[in-house]
Amino acid sequence: MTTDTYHHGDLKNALIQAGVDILARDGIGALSLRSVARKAGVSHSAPYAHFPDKQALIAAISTEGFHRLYTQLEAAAQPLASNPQKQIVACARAYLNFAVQERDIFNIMFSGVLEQEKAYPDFVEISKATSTLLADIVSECQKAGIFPNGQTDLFAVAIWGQLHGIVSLALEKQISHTVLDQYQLDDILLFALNQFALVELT
Amino acid sequence: MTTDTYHHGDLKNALIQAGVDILARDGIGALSLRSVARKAGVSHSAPYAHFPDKQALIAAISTEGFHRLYTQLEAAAQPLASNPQKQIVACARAYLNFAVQERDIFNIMFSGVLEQEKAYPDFVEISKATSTLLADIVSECQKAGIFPNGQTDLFAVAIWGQLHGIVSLALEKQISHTVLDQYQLDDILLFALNQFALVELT
DNA sequence: TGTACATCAGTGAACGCGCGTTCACTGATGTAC
DNA sequence: TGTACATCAGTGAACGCGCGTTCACTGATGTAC
Repeated sequence: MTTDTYHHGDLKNALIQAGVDILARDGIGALSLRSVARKAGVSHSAPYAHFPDKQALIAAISTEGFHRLYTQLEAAAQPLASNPQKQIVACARAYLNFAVQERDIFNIMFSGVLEQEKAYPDFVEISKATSTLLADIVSECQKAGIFPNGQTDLFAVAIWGQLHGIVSLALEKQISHTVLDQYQLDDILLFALNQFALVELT
Repeated sequence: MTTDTYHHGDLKNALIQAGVDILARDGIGALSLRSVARKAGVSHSAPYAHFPDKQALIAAISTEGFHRLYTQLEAAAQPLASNPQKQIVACARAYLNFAVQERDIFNIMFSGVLEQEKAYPDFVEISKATSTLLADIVSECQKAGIFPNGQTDLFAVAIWGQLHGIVSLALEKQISHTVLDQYQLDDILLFALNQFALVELT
C-alpha cells in the first residue's frame, strides 16, 4: 500500500483510509488534516493536492463510511433475497453492528459534522442509495405481507427511524441499565421492529 | 442580569446561558471556554472559578438542555393529565420542536460531545428523569389501552427510539425530498407512533 | 460603629499547542519529437 | 533511443489564530472583635 516513491500513487484513498483509522483509534477529536497526513506518512500540506479543504476530507470520509454501511447492509441482505422477512432483520442487525463497531464513523456520518452535504454529490448519492436499499426491503416486506401494505415511503422512514433511534440512544448510553440488564440491544431492536410486523420476526 | 460590580453574582449561570446562546447563534464549533467568557463579559480565565475544565462546562450546558427539554415535555403533558393518548402526541411534538428549534443544544446532548457523562451526576439525573417522564406516559398509554399491554420498559425504549430516530434523521437531512414534499415531519411522527397504537392518534 | 483581616471571585499576561491554509520550491513522470 | 520540457504530486517553512490552562495578582465582600 505504501511505496517508497516520491509520488504516492494513491494518496487520496490513503488519506481517506488514514482518516477512518484515526476515527476508529482516537475518535472525532483527533481528526484533522494534519493528523491524517501524518498517519499517511506525507507532509501536512500534501492533502491539499486532493482536497480543497477540511470539509472536503470529512465529506470523503463520511462518503466512505456510507459505502461501508451500504456494503454491509447489502451483504446482509443479498443471501436472503427470497426472504424479505429475514432481510429486514439481518439489515437491522448489520446497521446496529456497524454503528457499534465503527462508532465514530457513524457519528461523523450522522451528527452534523459535515456542514454543506449537498455540496458533495458522492456523499448525497451513497446516502440516498443507503436509504433506498432499506426502503426497498421494507417495500418487499410489505408485498410479502410482513408489514401492512400502503404508504411505503412513510413506512420506510418510520422503520429506518426506529432502527436509527434505538441505535443512537444506545451509542449515547441513554438506554437505562434496568433495561440493558434484562435485554440485549438485539432484543430491543427486534421487539421494536415487531411492533410494525404482522408476523413474528426472529 | 449583568451588574457593574467586580463580583458578578451569578456568573456560573450566566456562563451556562452564554453557552446556550452561542450554540443557538453560532453552533457547536463556536463553543469554547473563551467564547463563553467573552459573551458573559468576563475575562477568559474567570470560568475556572466555576468549572474545572471545558468538559464540565459542556456537561453543565447539556444538563441545562435536558432541563429545558424536560420542562417542555412536562408543559406539553401536564394539561392533558387525564388523557395519555393526547399526552404522547403532545410530547412527541414537543420533542420534535425542541430538537428543531434548539438544534445545537440537542446535538450536544445527544451526539457524544460530552465524554464522561457518568462523572456529572446532575446530567445523569435529569437525562434519566427525561426518559422516565416519557416512559411513564407510555405506561399510562398502556393502562388506557392506547398501546398494547406488557413489557413496558421495552415499549418505552421502542417509542422513545422511534421518536428520537425520526427527529435525528430529520435534523441530519436524511429524509428524502420525495417524502418531505408530501408530508410534514409531524405527519411522519404521527404515522410512526400510530404503528404502535391500538387506536388512531391525532 | 469602626477596623483588621480572611476569603472569595475576578483580572490579564503568559505558556505551549495544534490547527488550517498558503506559497515558493523540487523531485518524479510522461510525452513530443 | 535520447533529450527537452510541461505537468503533476509532493515538501517544508511560514503565517496567524484561537484554544485550554496556569499563575501571580487584586478588588470586593463579609465577619470577628
